Amino acid sequence: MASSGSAGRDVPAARAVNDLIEAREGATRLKGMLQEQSSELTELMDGMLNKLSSALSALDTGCTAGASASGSADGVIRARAESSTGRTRKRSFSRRLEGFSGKRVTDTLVDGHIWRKYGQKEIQNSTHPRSYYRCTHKSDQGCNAKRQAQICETHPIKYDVTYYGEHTCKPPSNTPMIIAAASDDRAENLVSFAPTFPQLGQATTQLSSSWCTSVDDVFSSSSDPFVQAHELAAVVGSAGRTSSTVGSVPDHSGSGIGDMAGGGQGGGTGSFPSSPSSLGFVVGSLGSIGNDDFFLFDP
DNA sequence: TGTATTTGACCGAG
DNA sequence: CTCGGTCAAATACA
Repeated sequence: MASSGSAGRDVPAARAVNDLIEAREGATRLKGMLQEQSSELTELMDGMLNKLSSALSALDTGCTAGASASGSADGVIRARAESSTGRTRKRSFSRRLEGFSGKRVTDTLVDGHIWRKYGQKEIQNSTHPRSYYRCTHKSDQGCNAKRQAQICETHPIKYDVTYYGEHTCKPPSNTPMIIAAASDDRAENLVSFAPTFPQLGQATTQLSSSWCTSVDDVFSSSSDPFVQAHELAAVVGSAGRTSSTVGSVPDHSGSGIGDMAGGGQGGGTGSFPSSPSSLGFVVGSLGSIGNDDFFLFDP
């Protein structure tokens, strides 16, 4: 496949895919809002989401690059192979990524989810390597979300990020409640770590470093969205601890481009706790993020 | 010492 | 046969 390069592609079909992706994201949010009100509506939304997903898959197979969403047979359990170095290994993976769920060109790899890098590969006809990430909760919650990140060919300061699968991971049950108000035009998108669980004490402080609102919203906002993302990361990561790969980048010759996580490993801005048991992330139902948006952490 | 990242090998699809 | 996605040992780091 002629990999990557969504930025260089602007065929109508590609735009249709983007529209569909946006439509699906909106539907997903809507579903979340409706969930508490009516199971019937939720089912309806599920149906819509399925349709959108299949439409995306169909379109994607034919027109978007690097996003093969063919749901080919997977789960091929292989016996073991022995390498020349004497290593033995088991094979159990699907050859093709399935569940294409979006593609973005972003300034940052921080997207509110916690990813673990599991591979990097030089790609044919591409100057930059592609990095492979899976959700950090794959092991403990079986979350199958994945993403591929690659430095954009046309804009080396940006990344082509392709998402596969849906996050099925959930925040831990003892996480504090996050309140996202998206209705008012003033102080909209206010996120508050309410003192719902005073007993959490220190945990709350720690969690505040690991929570992030959906950067989907940030990405889709109109003006200079990435500054917002950085600011968000700065606030959210203020109590940063061990890092995960949230901000890791396709490493090409150690140029450090995009090393916005505050220096690879080692926490700081954009860093999140790595222990699956110690954190969760919450995708807030934020609307567009405006200049006066802010996040209030209420201990 | 535990966890995340790196990196070369493996292997299936095309 | 080539390409690209994944595995898993080795390595780095806090």
